[in-house]
Amino acid sequence: MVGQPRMIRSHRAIEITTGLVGEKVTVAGWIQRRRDHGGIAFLDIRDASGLIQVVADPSEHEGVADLRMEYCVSISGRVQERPEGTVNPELPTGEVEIKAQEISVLSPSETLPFMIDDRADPDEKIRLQHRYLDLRRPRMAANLKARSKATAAIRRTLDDLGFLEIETPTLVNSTPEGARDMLVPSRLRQGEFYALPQSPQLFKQLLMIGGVERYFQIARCYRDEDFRADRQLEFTQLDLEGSFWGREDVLDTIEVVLKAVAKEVRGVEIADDFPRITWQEAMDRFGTDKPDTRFGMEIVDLTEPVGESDFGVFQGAVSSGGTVRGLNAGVLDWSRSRADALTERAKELGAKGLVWMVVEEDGSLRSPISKFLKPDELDAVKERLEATVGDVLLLAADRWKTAVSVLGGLRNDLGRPTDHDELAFLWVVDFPLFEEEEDGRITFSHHPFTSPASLEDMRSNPTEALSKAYDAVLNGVELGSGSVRIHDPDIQSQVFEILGIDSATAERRFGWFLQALRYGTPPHAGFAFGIDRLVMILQNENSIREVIPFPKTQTGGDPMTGAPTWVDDDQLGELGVALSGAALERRDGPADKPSAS
RNA sequence: GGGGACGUAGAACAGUCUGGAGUGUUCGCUGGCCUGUCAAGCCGGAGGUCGCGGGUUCAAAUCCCGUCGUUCCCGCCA
Repeated sequence: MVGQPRMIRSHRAIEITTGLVGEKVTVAGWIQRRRDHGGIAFLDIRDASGLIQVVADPSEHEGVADLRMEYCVSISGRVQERPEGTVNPELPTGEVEIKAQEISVLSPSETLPFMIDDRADPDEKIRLQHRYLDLRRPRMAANLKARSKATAAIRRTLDDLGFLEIETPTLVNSTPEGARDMLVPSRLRQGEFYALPQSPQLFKQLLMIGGVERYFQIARCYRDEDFRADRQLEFTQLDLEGSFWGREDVLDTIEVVLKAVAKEVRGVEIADDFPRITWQEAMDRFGTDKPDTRFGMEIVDLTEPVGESDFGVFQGAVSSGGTVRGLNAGVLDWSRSRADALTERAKELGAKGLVWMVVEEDGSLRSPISKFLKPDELDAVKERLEATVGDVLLLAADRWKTAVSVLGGLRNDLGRPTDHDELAFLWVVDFPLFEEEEDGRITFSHHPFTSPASLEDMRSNPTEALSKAYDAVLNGVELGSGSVRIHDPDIQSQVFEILGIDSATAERRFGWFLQALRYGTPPHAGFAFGIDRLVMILQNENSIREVIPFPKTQTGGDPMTGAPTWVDDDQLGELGVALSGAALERRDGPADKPSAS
């Protein structure tokens, strides 16, 4: 009872059990339901622990008829067993009830905008406008609890392993690469800006140089990019780094952490090591670097059987260095409109078109391009895709990366389970070190502090070189990534150079960091994964907004507080900042419109 | 930056395609009845700027244009 205000509450709802029969207790919470039968009334009282039924005699408690849903109340009474035949097996406290003696309304409630109930499915904007009520719903209460359990498990596990939890700054330097930074203008140094961190990357490396050896942080990170169901402006990562570490040390540690979280939140023991797949294999088989391995429908190389067929598109793709890939989509309800829709989707994913084939009853392949293929070519397609009657086969011919990623996208659309009952963890390893943009520019594929797998490869053939980066994937969602870092300032400089950052620029932007690397930097490696995404999947949700207590909408707004808002010109003046152009027009309306007089 | 979907009572929807009186369903709200319910039940009642603006039409929730909002996706997301 320590810390409990006894006048208001002696027990939590879940604690009212048969052992307390005959005793006087006081519970407090919200009225979930009132069932008033005239001569007898029932109140379901909900607190954070659960529900307990209260029985009241309206003749003894005049106010009972006035009690409404979600009134916050405190009720004293004697615990009694429920009469025979009225036990509610659905309820943990279903064998008992409280016979009300005193009922006090701590705080009444207006009529609710929506029911506090998982059966109700109000529009998300309404939920966010009254998020405090939304959080009372069992689903959201469970999600908050799961998230807390997840972070508790992370802290417990890492503390046991000797990690230090260390906070790094959230007002940092802006760096132009990567995602757009969230910027914060400086008042003391007008015209200069801080950025909110996209990750604590450099600070955790500095902690390694600082001799910490094992660091972690549950860190808020910010990226000013467009929203998705699994992306918000601000999100939370487990950020972790270790000295004298290589890849295996990181993967082992992260596996231990993820298994601990899965056990804590889901109650599942994952005994096996997470499977590993190389980036190349992931792309070839699944068309993505974050494969969902809960279902098959793998992509198959058809370059050899049909690349030299009479179909010009296949020929063209192959002769210019591309490939033909296929996917057995299984039995689909096939129609012209379905074919058109899939083709549209393929185009959206970057394809120029999509070839479809349907296996007819007689085993023949019906397709707009059948006539261009020889019987043995058609047979080879059927065989390689293990096609049986009714199956729809989808073929894409293009540059390798386009072909596989188009089919990978379609594979996800067509085959992906909608729930997360199964947990398919996966390591993706051996990522390319760099990516070549369409314009030939080279950018990093992880971040510029990632160690190359081989210095010789990096120097001789940068676009083919591999890195020591790795990703953790769960059910086709990228949980996070990490790498062995560069701890040699010379190699770091070489990487900058390959990225087209000349030494003067590198010195200006990262000189302080390069300098730090020159004082006996230990080899180190680390990882970061998104806690929002992890909890989302463990809670079988399909949006991280469901596991973030106060998320923003897709346009970056908070329907409850109205954020973001305009600020006074005075405030802007202190910062040396002024609105211009479109921003002014949004605030004040069109400027050059003659006023109607 | 681009594409799709959605917006009707406090909430969730149907009605929109094929224009004809704000029509309807469930929950909530409200008045009454009711002593064992647990999504209580029964009888009655209130509640609407069909997101907003414009257009077409004798007539618009419905068709057209614009706009705002929400959402999913492409781009983007080291």
